[in-house]
Amino acid sequence: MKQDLILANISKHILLNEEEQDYFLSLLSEKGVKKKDYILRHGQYCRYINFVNSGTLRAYYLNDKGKESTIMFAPKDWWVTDMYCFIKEQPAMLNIQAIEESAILQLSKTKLDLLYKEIPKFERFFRILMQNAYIREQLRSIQNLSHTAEERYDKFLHKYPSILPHITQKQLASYLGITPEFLSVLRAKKGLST
Amino acid sequence: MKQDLILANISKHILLNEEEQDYFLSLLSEKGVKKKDYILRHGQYCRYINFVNSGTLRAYYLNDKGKESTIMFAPKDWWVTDMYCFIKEQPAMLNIQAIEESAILQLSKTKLDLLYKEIPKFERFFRILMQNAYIREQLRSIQNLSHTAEERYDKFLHKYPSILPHITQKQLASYLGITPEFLSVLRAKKGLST
DNA sequence: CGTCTATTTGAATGTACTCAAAAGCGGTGG
DNA sequence: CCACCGCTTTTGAGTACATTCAAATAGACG
Repeated sequence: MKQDLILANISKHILLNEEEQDYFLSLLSEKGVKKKDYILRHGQYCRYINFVNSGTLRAYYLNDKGKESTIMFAPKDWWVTDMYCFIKEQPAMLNIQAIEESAILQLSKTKLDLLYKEIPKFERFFRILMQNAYIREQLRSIQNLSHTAEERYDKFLHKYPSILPHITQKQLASYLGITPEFLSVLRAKKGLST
Repeated sequence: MKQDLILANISKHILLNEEEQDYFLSLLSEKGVKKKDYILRHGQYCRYINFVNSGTLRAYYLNDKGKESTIMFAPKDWWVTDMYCFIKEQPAMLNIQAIEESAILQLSKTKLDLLYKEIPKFERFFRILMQNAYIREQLRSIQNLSHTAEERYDKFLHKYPSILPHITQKQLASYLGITPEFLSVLRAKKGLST
């Protein structure tokens, strides 16, 4: 079933009876996204938090000089949104784009607020989700502050091997905070030593 | 009263009746921390989440080469812990040190779990806390990835002016991810142009 | 007052960037 | 099915931003 993945995702942290499951599912809307299509663009209002049912998306920031910085890759079974703008109901900072043919389940802010009210257990679920997201980002800050580009590259390969086949080197470089040219040099260096 | 600050902090997001307030307060333990004392050291178990009642603390990571990276400054009215290790019940990655005479209120993991059970509204409170922490860290990642040291310095001055009087330049440099020597150069440069 | 640490300054160095050009690769249309 | 186009990746030369190391000065604290 199309909703199996998201129900399994939720059941990692809270238990829902059948009625609660049905109610939750009734709040979601399904959306297919073609490769290169955007589900959010800088400046738009960010109305949804998105669960990735299949495919992979990428969230990135574009600074005033036109430089892209990848904030996160969102493969199958991940949640993705521009959290700041979703919560504060501000125009989006980020762009979120499918980097492969994908399918997502969308939950609007309005319906999420309703969900919190009707099934308070979801406060717990999203508390844990936010907590994990916070921890991830903090670990990333530590990486960025205390390691060189080469070390960050090595750690990425080790930590997220399954994402590699889905992304280009340019995208990876923008996640690591280096230029594609320099990533290419790093890769060449690795190749020689093995 | 000593608990006014934390109750006000909580009431920003959830409402508690008097009984709930008392129960919550009964779970906390108070602790005075002298300047330079640690409330957590790398490798110890991190049993508490800490609310800063007065003073300022600093959480930092020490890498294998002995380089310090400041993860966060925690002034009055902030919450601070090594979230990863607190949640996963692992030895701590971070060191947390008072950079001035401080006082904190500590809530242990065990008692927090009890609190969630007894007053589920706290799931909401910590959901919002985690959400804000996540957003802050994500904004920081964006800063680090897409701006130069000089720009990061400027933004810090603008965003956290009230913390400046409490910290040394060495500590600020380690937050920005640059050496103290280079921060000194940046400051000299600013001084000339104004 | 003396000691210890923080900050400043400068020279030499290194890491990563910019710009440019060539090579590789993937998708699309004829 | 192949040829072409556009984008990604590689390579290299020159450059810029930030570091390391060292030494002098300034500040904080007992």
